[in-house]
Amino acid sequence: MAMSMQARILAAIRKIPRGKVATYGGVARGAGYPGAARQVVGVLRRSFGLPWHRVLGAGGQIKLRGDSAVEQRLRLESEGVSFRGRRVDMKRHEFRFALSKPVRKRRSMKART
DNA sequence: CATCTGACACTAT
DNA sequence: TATAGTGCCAGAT
Repeated sequence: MAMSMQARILAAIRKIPRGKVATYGGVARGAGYPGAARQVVGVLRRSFGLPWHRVLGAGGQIKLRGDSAVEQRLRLESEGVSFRGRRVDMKRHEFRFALSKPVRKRRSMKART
């Protein structure tokens, strides 16, 4: 089945368990799209009912601003996620996605190699 | 097709 | 630790 990029990213985000976190880039890789961190942002922004607070910037940084940033931190702490300064202790809470081969965009039949 | 945009990543300074 | 530049990707204009 040819899942859309958004579907794969959504699935990846939903796999992050309570007390664990992942980075935008990590989610992208876990979904099979290394380098598509910005697409992860898009999905998080346009979707609801996701464990959005478990997705952070590289190094465990909260990339939201204002109240949202505060809410994210509170939600994480309530799940038992510990911080080291402004960053989440990734060493202990980063969720590792199962290794998956990158999803290559199919080139047109005609233009094939 | 050219640009712009975004809750980014990485490197250099 | 903070900022700036560049690379990145797909969707919108």
